[in-house]
Amino acid sequence: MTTVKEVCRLAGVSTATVSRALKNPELVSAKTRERVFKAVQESGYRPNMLASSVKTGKSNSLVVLVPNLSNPFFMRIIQGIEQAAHEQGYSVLLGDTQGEPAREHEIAGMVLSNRADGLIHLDHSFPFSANDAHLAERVPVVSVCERIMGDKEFPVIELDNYAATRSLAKHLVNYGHKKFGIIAGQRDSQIHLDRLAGIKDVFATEGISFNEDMIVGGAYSIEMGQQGARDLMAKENRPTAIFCFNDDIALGTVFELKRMGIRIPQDVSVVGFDNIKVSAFIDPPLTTIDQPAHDMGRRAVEVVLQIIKGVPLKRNREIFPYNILERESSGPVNPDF
Amino acid sequence: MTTVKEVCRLAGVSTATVSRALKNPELVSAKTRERVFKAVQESGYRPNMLASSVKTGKSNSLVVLVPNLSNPFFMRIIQGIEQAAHEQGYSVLLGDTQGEPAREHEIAGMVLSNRADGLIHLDHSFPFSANDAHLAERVPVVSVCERIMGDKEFPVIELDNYAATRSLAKHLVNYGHKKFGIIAGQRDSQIHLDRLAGIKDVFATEGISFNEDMIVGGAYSIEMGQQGARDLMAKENRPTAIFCFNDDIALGTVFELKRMGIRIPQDVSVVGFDNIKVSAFIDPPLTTIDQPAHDMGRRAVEVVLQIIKGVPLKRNREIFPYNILERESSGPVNPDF
DNA sequence: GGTATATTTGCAATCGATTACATTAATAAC
DNA sequence: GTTATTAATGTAATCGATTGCAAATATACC
Repeated sequence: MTTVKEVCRLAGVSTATVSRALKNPELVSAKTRERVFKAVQESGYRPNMLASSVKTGKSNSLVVLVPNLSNPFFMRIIQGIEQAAHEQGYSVLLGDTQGEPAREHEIAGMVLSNRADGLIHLDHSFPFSANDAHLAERVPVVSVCERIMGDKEFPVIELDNYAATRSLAKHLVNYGHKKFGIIAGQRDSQIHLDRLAGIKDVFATEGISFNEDMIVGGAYSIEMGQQGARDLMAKENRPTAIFCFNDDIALGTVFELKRMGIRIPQDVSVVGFDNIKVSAFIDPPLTTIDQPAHDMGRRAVEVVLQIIKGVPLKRNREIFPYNILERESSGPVNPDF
Repeated sequence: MTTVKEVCRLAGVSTATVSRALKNPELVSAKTRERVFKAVQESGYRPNMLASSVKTGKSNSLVVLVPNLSNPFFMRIIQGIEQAAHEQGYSVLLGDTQGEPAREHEIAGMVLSNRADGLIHLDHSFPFSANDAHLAERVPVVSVCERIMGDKEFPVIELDNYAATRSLAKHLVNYGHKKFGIIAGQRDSQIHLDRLAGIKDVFATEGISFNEDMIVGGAYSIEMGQQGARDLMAKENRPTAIFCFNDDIALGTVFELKRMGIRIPQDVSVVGFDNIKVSAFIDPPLTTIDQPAHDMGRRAVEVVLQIIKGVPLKRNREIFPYNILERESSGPVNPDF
């Protein structure tokens, strides 16, 4: 590995000059600058980022904590994160927790061990171990699309989940639906509560009774969508419209309903949440809420970098606008169903 | 930030002892070891990974270079990579190139600048800039599911693409199909050629003439699938069976054909490649080739770690077995179509 | 008990950068 | 031409660890 010394030798200057020529070229005369560049070129020198990080105390990396990489929605966020991070000269460390707290603590620990300068959290769990909890204060953290549970309020980039489900609910109510089912993802998160609140709110003003019994599910997966569809259709008072709390669930629901011979939307309307890519290409295309995932990922980078740099945040919560996409999986109620 | 000095102070020992107590506990007496642990506990000390990396020359990170994060197939590989890496104490840096060579060079450069110890490449392009090409020799690289073009032969973990398309072709020929279309992804890659070879081979033995004209497409995307379907159906001699070179393309093809009123598989059979999750849940479920993406990702980590550690590889190419999934998007030829 | 050997510990060099401070060279001012 | 400023460079300390070597301590052996 060629080090700065080799460049020094070739250019006939000190390490200080080499370092300056590369990081603060304006501090070095044009003549020697050129000499250094040539020496760098010849020797194929690459500064050791780690060494420089030790000295400067900045790793120029961010770590992204994902509950489950196989959810395509997260990929859109991560893509935005990766892009923005790169533009700012940061690299992205990836950590898939698979829902395991131990794994989560390790990943969050990357910031504590100087491997990363900040953490972007795509889940709602408190990412530090009990031991490290007091250290969390010093760690730049921002969560995206989820709100971190716990005493400390971390900055968050989120969707207006409440308003989004309100508009979905209104959309379905306008079509005449009165009997609803909900297939939820993880039920202990804030976004679950927010989404539920939006639905309940519309029901209240429309005089539709809400019943805990109409909620099934408990994980954001296609299989849960299938299971949920079966569970809802087995009820004596089966719904004519189903809220799926993400598009993966909706995919499973649509698939399973069709398999049961139930037509969408003629018999049952199905709506999703997130707008993953395939949602537009299934049969029927899914009515869903479009989250600006890419932009939210980008914004998360800006915010966490702001925290890292010590710039005070204007606000701790940033609410991004949703967009309801009325596609063909929802339609007028079928009174004969 | 608490450093080792603070622990020294609390435990009343030297930095050497602290370092040893943490990395090589057996070199330290039980008594002082406990004292050090207690001091670590009290102070909330976390060793600075970067500092240790500078000294040891190992960053304990791998960088993954992905052409496009939004392709769900890559996520399965990455998930395998992430898991295996974590088990080995490595962390994963993510780089999305978006097909830009400049970006690719930067990402590959992470290994040259000691940010990562090795590179896992999910694309077929040569990842180094012309300038760095000679440095590539020193960089542990392995490619997964693609073979890197260029003079140097990098180790590769790949599917038996040739045999896989052979079996797809046989599957369709057995159903009586004689008129085929192919919607390709990137055409300049080795896997494209391998897959094509498999198809051509079956055609040759079955007496089916092959025609470059039956190949359309040029990118692995849903939209390309739609476009390809339209292109193929506009031909005077339109096919009754379509090979899509990945599942994203197949999704678009299925969607578009159905929109054109063409029934699958009654009128046209469609087969994909990769077996992404949703392939099983679209209508009709997709006949496709299952790649053990997760395992291939895992294996890639093992191989690149072997290179890093200087253990000679038994073989430079590892071919993983495919699995043909005959689902409902393929069926007997319709002579009246 | 005395010597040989093994176990623990500490000192100080080192990894490859960055940077405060000092020094030298160049330019400006009069 | 001399002095005051500014620009360019170098020396050496530093970041926070790891580790070779030596010193100190403990254990084994006769």
